[in-house]
Amino acid sequence: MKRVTIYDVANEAKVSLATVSRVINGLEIVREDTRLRVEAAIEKLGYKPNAIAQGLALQKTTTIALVIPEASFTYTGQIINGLLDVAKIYKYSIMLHTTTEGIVDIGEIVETIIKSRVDGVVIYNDKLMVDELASLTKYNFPIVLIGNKMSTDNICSVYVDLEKAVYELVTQYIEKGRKNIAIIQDRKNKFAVEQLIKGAQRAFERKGMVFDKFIEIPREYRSSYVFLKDYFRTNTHDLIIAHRDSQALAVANAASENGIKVPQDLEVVCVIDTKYNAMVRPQLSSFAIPSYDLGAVAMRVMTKMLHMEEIDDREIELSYLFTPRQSTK
Amino acid sequence: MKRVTIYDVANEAKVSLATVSRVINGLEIVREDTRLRVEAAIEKLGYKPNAIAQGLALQKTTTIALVIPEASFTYTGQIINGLLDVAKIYKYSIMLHTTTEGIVDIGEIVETIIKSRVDGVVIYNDKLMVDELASLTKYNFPIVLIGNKMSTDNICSVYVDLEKAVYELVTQYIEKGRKNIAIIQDRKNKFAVEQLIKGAQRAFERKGMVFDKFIEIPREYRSSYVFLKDYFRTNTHDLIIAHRDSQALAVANAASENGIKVPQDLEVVCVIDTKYNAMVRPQLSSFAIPSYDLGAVAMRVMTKMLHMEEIDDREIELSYLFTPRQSTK
DNA sequence: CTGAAAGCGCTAACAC
DNA sequence: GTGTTAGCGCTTTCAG
Repeated sequence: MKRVTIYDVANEAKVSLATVSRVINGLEIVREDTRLRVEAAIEKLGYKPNAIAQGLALQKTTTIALVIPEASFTYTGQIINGLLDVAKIYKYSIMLHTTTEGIVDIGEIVETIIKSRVDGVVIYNDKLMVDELASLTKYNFPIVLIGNKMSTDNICSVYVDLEKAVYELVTQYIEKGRKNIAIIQDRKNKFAVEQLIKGAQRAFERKGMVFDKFIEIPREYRSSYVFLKDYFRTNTHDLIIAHRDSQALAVANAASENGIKVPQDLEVVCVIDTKYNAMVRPQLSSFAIPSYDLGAVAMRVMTKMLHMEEIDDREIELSYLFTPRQSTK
Repeated sequence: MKRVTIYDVANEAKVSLATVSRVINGLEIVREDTRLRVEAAIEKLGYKPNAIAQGLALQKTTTIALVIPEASFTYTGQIINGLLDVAKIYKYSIMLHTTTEGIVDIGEIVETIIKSRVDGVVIYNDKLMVDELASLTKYNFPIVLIGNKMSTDNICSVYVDLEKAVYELVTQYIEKGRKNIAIIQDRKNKFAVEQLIKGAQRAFERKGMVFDKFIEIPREYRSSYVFLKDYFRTNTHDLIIAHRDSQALAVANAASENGIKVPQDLEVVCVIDTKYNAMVRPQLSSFAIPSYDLGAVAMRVMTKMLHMEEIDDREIELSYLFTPRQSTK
């Protein structure tokens, strides 16, 4: 099919292109019969407004960029779903960018985003990308951060206070006398795990103790599970906290294969869980982070920034709900 | 920061905008010293070419649309990763669209895609969207289909022959005398499951039998697991084939909680598996569909269509590798 | 209520 | 080599 432009429609309907523009934008100042004529022409020619040209003329693209770590979509998936659902409501399109481990190319992503002239960018990334944020800010992009708490003139954020979550949990366990608590390090979510650790440290400190049990999976192990199976031959704990359900599961599996009973001897808790948690044995107790809502709220805030609506809270905290399952007593 | 255009750069560098255009596009016909001057100006002003304007002028966006079912990203995730990795190599950006259950809005997605003037569209959807494909074709979009086998002038596809996979598996089991075989229906992947069924039917037919064991999870059950737990009180099979690992897992869990031992009494196989399969007990035997490759190859084919390269195979079959694990003998 | 014309930022002939 | 100019398809004053 030949490209059909607003001119063709104007010709067909015997009006000027200005009028066509008016009807496709639903401006009320068009007489009924000419509107009908234009609509007929549009229909007949199969005309679809060129969003690129509109973008140029209007200086906006009704598109936002979403940046996420490539890794596993298992837990970013819900975030994306939430974001897309809200984006759909407000008619925004999404350009998807993923950051790879090799930190090098993140500059390229920012470059691409700037050139693409999207209306805003939503970033869900473990570490705060300070330099990149600065670039984006320099070019006036409204930004919404997921998972990191911070805000400026054109940056808002949506997050869950993981530190508090762990603080409360650990405090409980300490008070029950179950003080042998460890946290699994996660190279892929360094920042998030740091928050977990801070929470634990604060809880221990308040009781006049020091928290220092980090289980780090050495790089040379091809999976946490393999390492942990060794680990539990000579170690055990009262409680282990992991970031992702997959890691917590590796803990539970490795422990029980070493005769350590979960949850009797060892309790396990994770922060983020996926639908697999429902099918897995033992089902893992978790904080049930509201991933979908993180995405949905982030996009909602973005639309507010874009439409210059009043934003009363630029740092939105979403709450978790500790959900005990089979991996805790 | 004020918007800086190619004019500003031209001014700053004391050249015409044509020259600036030449240097940002790396055309060799620019003298060294003027190129340097232009580059300095670009650097000084922080100029970034406006991709929208380029898109208008060049009639191409270096962007492709990706359509996937919203559902769980657990298994589409790998496809996306594969696609993005290749897209990155060829400098294409991705606009992400998800189809929701409510079939109504898929027309809207197509509409949006047409307006967005992307260079091509990759579709991974269970059912073949015939009408939508027709629309897209009418507007001359090159299309690559993932999971569905078909091709036309501007449609290519990348898929795995699930029917053959099941045919071969079922044939083996029949020959071992284990003929009580069932397939789990999956409302979310109707088309894929249809192929599985066809494979089983063909296998049974060849042996002069009829395949007719479909386990359908009634809509009123909130999860397969809940239904299956009932189901296995009064039923059992030699082999059950499920599409996703999550369903296969529900089968294994429900069965063993009814005293049916997996794999001794009941064997379970799934088609698609995710990383969770490595952590789950029993680990599920599967066909190990190469999801990442499906995405990567799809995008590669797309670039070929876009660059008018010769395409020797417009329907690319990727192979699976049956991988026995703990859920089969 | 409708049309004419300028402009959004860039590319690509075509001159010089 | 480099500049001039005419689009790419649409929106938006400003006249009429």
